[in-house]
Amino acid sequence: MESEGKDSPRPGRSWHHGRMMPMNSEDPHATASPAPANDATASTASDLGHTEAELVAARRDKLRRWRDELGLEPFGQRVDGIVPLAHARSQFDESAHADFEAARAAAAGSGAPPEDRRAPVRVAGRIMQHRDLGKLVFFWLRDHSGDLQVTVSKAQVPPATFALAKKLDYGDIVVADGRIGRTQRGEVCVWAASVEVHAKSLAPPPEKWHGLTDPELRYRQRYVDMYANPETIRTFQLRSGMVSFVRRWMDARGFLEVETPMMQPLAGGAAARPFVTHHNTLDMQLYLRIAPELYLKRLLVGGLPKVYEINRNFRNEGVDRSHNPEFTMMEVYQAFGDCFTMLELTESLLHELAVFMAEERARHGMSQPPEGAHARRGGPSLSYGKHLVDWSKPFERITYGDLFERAVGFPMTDFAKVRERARHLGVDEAKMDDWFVVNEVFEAIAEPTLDPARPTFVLEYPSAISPLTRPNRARPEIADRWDLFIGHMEIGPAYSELNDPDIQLAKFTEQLRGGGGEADEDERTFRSLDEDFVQALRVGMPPAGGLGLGIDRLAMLLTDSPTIRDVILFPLLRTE
RNA sequence: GAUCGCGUAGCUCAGUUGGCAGAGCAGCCGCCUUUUAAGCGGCCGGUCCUGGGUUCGAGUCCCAGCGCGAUCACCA
Repeated sequence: MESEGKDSPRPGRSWHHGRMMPMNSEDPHATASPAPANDATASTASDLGHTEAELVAARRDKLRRWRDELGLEPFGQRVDGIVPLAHARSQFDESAHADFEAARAAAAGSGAPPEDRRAPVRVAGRIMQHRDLGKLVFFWLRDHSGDLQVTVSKAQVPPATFALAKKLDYGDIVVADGRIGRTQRGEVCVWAASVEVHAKSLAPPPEKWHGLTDPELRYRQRYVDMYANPETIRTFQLRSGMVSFVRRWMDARGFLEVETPMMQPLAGGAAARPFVTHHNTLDMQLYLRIAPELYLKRLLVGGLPKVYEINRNFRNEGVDRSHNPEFTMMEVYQAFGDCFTMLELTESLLHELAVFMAEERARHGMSQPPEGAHARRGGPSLSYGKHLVDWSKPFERITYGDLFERAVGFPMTDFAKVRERARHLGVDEAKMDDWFVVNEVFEAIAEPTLDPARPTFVLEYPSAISPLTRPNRARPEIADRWDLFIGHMEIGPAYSELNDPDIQLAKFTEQLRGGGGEADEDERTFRSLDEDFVQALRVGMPPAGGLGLGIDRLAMLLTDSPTIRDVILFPLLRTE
C-alpha cells in the first residue's frame, strides 16, 4: 500500500466567502458570531451555558481563521514517523546541544547554516500549556508517555506557522517537527521547524493546574480525565499490564483460556440477582451471566483438564467503592485438584504478579515504599492507600473458627453467646439458623480484624453456611473452601468442587426451596435448576479445584486506586 | 433501598448574622526572544442543581425532588 506520508494543508474553503476577516478584528462581536449554518456539529447557545457558548465560539472562530486566512485544515490525516514524547526527550544530547549553540554563535552573520547534530524528531500530542512571549512561543504537549515542551521562534519558522503557534489552544492536537535541544532555562524541548494542528479542540478545557477533579465528570468524560490527569492513563496501562501478566502466567502453566456465554438462559454459578434481556428472533428470555462457573465445569466434563476465563460478569446489585454492576473475574478450574491446589496457585500467582507490578509501578514513576520495607520477608511491598501491603509468601492462613474466637472472644459453637452478641449488633436473629447468626457476627466483628496489609486465606468455612460447597470428607462440618482477603476486600474464593450429580441435584433443589433462609424471595424468583448441568455431572466430571479472583479489586490493590471506578474505564452512572 | 454530606462562571473554589454574585485559571484585546501554575494593563463571563415555602429581602433558612460522594444493606 502506498504511503501518503504527512498530509498537506488544504486551501481555504469556498463556503467561507464573504466571511473573511483580518486576524485582528476590531469587531467585538466577531468572536460571538454563530457558527456557519451548514456546520452540522455546531452547538447552539441554548444547549450550552451562555458563557460556555462564547468559549466554544472563540475556538470555532480560530478554526475558521486558520482555514480562511492561513489556508490550513485543522482536522488532519495520517501522519507517519511520530515518536512518543518520552522517546523524543530521551534523544536529547547535551554535547550536540552545546556544539550547536557554539556553531550558531560562530556562524552569526556569515549566512552559513550552523552544523546541527541535534536529533530530529516528529512528535504529536495535546496542548497542555501555552505561552506567548511575543516573538517566542512555548507550548507543552502531552501524550500517553508524558509531557514535552515545544519552542517556536519567530525567526526560525514561516510566518503562517508562527501565527498558528501563537493562537493554539489548550486541548488542540498538534504535530511538530524539529530538533531536540533545550532552552536557556534548561528545559528539554523540540525546537520547532514545523507546527501543524491535526485536531482542533472545540470544547472548553478543564482547569489548568487542578485538572478535572469532580468524580462524576471524570467518569462521564473519561476522555477528558485521561488527558487532564496523567495518573488515569497510568492506572489503565498498569491494569492492562496486570491482566496480560495473569494470562501469560496461566498459559505458561498449561491452562487454556476459554470464552463461555455471557447471555445465558439460566443464570447460575453464584447467588446474585441477574440482569434480564431478551432475544427477539428466538423470543427467548436470557440473563446476563452472574458467573461462568457452570459452563467451565462442563468443559472439565468434556475433557479439558485446566481452563480459565477472564471476563465480565453482571450482577444486578448496588454500587459502591468495591462494586460495579459489571465486573471482571477470573475463574479457574483444574481437574483432579482441590481448593488447596488453588491456594498454592493463587499464592504463587499473586506473589509473582506483585513482583511484576512493583517493577511496572516503578517504570511508570509511581512512588515506591521506603527501602527495606518488609525486607525481612523478601517479598514486594506495594502501597495501597495508607497501607503497605506485604505480598511476600507465604500469605497468612487462619481458620474461620480461629478467626472468630480470636476476634469475638468465645468459640463460634457457643450459639447462645453468639445470638446474644448478634442481638447487640442489631441482627434480627430469632428466625435465623445458628450458623447464619454465627456468620453475621463473623462478618461484623471478625472480618474487619484481618490485617489489610497482609493477604490472608480464611480456611474451613462451616458447611452450614456454604450450602453448595462440597463438605470435607474427614470433617463434614467444614466446607472445602477458602476466601482470600486483602486490604479489607474479599479478593476471591476457591472450592473443592462437587462432582457427585446426586448430591449436586439435592443441593440445588434445597437452594431452590430457599433452604438455609439466606435468600430473599426476590432473589429466589430468578433461581432455577440447571438440569443440563446436572446431566453433565452424570456424564462424569473429574474432581476439581475451582477458583474465582476479582480482577477489578486486584487492579485496585496493585494500582493503588481507592475505588473500583478508578480501575474501570467507564463505570456505570445514571444517565443524565 | 437507608442515613449523612455536597451541588455557586467552561474548570478549581470562596461567599461572614439573611442585605448589590466574588477570586484564580481558561477566554478576548494589547505588550514582551527563554517561559516552568510566567508576568503586566484592559475586557468578557452567572438558571447560585430544580420546584415550592418563610421573609421587606434567600446562594445563605425550611420542605420536596434530582444528581454526585461517603457509610450501611445487597454482593464479589
